[in-house]
Amino acid sequence: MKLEIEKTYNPKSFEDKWYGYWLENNLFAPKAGKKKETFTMVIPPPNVTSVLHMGHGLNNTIQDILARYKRMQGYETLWVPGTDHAGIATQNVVERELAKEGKKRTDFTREEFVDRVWVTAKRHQQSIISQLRKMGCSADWNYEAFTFDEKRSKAVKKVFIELYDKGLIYKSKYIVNWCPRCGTALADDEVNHENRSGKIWHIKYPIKELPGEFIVVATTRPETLFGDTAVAFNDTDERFAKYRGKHFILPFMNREIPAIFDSYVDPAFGTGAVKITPAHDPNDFEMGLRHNLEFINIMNGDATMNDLVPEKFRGMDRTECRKAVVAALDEMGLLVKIEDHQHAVGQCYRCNTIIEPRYSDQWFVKMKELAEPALKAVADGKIEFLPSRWVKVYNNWLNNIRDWCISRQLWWGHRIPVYTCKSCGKMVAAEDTPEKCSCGCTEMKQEDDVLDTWFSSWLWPFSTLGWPEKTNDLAKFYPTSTLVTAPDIIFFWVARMIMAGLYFMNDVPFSRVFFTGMVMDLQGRKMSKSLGNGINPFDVIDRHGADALRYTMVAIVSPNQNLKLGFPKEGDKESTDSFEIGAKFANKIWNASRYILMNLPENFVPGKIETLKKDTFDNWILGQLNKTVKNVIDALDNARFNDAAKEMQSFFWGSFCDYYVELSKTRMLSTDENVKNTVLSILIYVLKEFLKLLHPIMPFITEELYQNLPEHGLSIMVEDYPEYKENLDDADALRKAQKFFDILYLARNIRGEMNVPLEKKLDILVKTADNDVIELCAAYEKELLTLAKGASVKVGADIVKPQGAATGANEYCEVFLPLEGIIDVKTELERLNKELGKVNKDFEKTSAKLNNENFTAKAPAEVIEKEKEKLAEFQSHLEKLQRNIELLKNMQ
RNA sequence: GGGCGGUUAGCUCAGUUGGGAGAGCGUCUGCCUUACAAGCAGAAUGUCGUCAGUUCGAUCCUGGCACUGCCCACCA
Repeated sequence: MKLEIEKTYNPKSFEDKWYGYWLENNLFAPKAGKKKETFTMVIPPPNVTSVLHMGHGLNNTIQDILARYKRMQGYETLWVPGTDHAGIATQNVVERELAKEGKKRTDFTREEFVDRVWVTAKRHQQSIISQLRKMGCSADWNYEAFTFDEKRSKAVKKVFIELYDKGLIYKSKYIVNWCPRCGTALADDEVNHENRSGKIWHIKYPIKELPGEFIVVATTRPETLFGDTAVAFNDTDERFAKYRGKHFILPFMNREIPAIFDSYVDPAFGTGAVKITPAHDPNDFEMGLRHNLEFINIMNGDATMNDLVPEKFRGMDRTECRKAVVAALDEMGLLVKIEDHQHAVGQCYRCNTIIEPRYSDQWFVKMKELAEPALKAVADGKIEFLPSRWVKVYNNWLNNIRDWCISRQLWWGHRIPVYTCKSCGKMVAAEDTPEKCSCGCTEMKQEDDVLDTWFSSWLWPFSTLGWPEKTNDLAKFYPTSTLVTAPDIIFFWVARMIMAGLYFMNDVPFSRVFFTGMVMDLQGRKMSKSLGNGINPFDVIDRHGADALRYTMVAIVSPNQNLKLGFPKEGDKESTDSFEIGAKFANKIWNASRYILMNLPENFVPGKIETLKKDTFDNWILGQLNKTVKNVIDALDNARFNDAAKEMQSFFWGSFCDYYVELSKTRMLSTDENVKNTVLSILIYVLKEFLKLLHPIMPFITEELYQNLPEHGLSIMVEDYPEYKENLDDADALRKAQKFFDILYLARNIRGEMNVPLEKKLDILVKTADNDVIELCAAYEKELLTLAKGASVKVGADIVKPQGAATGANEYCEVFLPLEGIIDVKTELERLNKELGKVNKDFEKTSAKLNNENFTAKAPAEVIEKEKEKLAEFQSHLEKLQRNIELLKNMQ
């Protein structure tokens, strides 16, 4: 055969080529296969805020592995790709871009700004898509979707209108998490709480009814006092009972505010007296509702002080104002003391700005009704979580669910489809602007706010398949099969998709969720821009290829563990390159394949495996391959990707290359054409089966090599995935091959430990009564000589150890290598004694166990039997070592 | 404050019905044995966090403790 493959593994020379080939042949499109079932996944749509990071690398690799695996197994497979418009995040990116040009959002009209965001979004969308392709993702691009494209917008409107009309969406004044930098409300779970050290200020408020007396309140936020409308005490706190019905004079404002009594107040905390600011604190808000207090908003949207505060504080930022208020209080003699204090501060998950609770008009979805079926679906096993421990997290959230704030004061996103009549104020939800209101008025104004980005993502599993149209795709591919995602969006996305699926489709959106670990740096820190510890997957592809990237991540990943990765920056030679694992494996596969292809005669036609006259090693390698197939399938079916990767590597490298290929070198020199033909046929067969097995993990190199094999088809992608066949297991061959490798090991061990140079060929004497060994040494003399660098082989029960020979022994044989002149009796004795010590330890442990009456009386018979066998093996091994030690001692 | 993980070789981690401690990387020794030096052969290395319990027997099961990471949570 003409050798078409390059001498060195160079992924750049073929990866893009094969991706193009797959596209040209439309191999990613769903096709009916032999299984008659579908396998569907929807991609967790990456945000169009930037390029992909390592987390996407992992997540999409796993999805692609599943897609390719299921496709080869004959499932009609669809993987839907797409991207997310990511409301706040994308708007922020564009605002930062504008800031560099010295501009801000409000310099533009809403339409102009949105157009500008579209440009950025498209640009990122394009690069995300090309990156997914670079990684080898076999998603069907005909299905590509965007959470803000026309079809998805239609779905969003339809869902909003339905929920609105059923009363599940409502508008209300509420205290929400407000990001002053982004200028919008956030949902509860978009706020990160972080412990910070702060202060508690103790402040005196004069008591109106008791001139000259004060109440001391403790607060972490003195700047909010302008909005205070009460001072609260615990209703059982006798210290303050005397203030019932009394009033306090709010400093600066000279406003009279009442004393209220509420069980919420902890008498042991602070001074036991709490200033209540219902418009600037969620707890105070609740108390405000309970006690009918006034809600006074003292800040603007950007957290500067508004006109409701005294003039000297107006326009100040809240932190600046805090200092000014404290200083003024101090001057007025109202500041009692300042204490240090640790407390959790809410921050915007997008820009880390400290959240300002804000009393405002917002839209909400009632969640209780949606949550119950979602809890049930998981409890009933209609959806399986892997690892299952995430079920608890999911349940806990749904059991304590609060209404979902879905309005955002942004420009980029789905605008809320609610229209208000200018004359009668009636509101309607509609797909398009209604021509006129029921009152006859023709002026209808749409809401300014847009929807939370997750309000479009939660529909993803069915909106991508064409809903609300009744499409064939929907009928065929919904519900989808597996969702692969990171656990940090279990609430944002996973739980909500389950709720939406059950509500709008009457069925779960997927039957299995696989939660991957998070990608960390080698020190176990999250990869982040600010730490600069991120790894760009495309730098890895550039250096090692996509296959190496994919293999490495999968080999390292573990269902219960985050994965730690390191990759040196340009010019850095010290740091660990985790991806060498994959690069080395790819290189090994490349070279082994090259060796096999190099040895193929022109137009070689491999014989059929079933009809070949196979020897022990042929049957052994076929058995090992078969076992590997079984284990890999089992691992992939249970999302144990690391096991699958390791299984394949240990087979290919440890069994196939280290033994079968090495043995083949001798056998291929055989003068018997049948032997040579058989070896080549089996090499080709095993390689091809292995490439198919590996293809889901390393799609490019497997295709490249496959295309160079004799009798290859259109693509390895459309080959059948290997299947386990019980009749290929061959216990006899396994036992014999293992014995041959044992002898080989004993001989190599001596040479290695004695540092015998390669060119020095030694006689190999094998003393044994074992028939397998005797037979093997005769049949594979040449192989043994080649692999153990021997000059001759003698085998039998009556072999006598020559003077000055080194010894190796196991439970059924002794190997002697004559090393006259090289061997030193003392070192040889030390070596054997060390070995003896090890075996003796095992022997004594086992023997003690068998001498323990409790053990023999209570342990199962088969365990006792196994221990007895072990004991016999140890004993036999021991005796051989002892005998040889005696012989050596006599020489001294 | 609640919940969930982790603790095994220098490093990163496997170890699923409790019965002779593993891999990869790194280290040491010897080899450019013509597929592969991104390689080959050989070697060294572990009170399996700690204390107790269950058991004939615990890295594995139960409980306590220590350290560590993450998630949730309105204590001013």
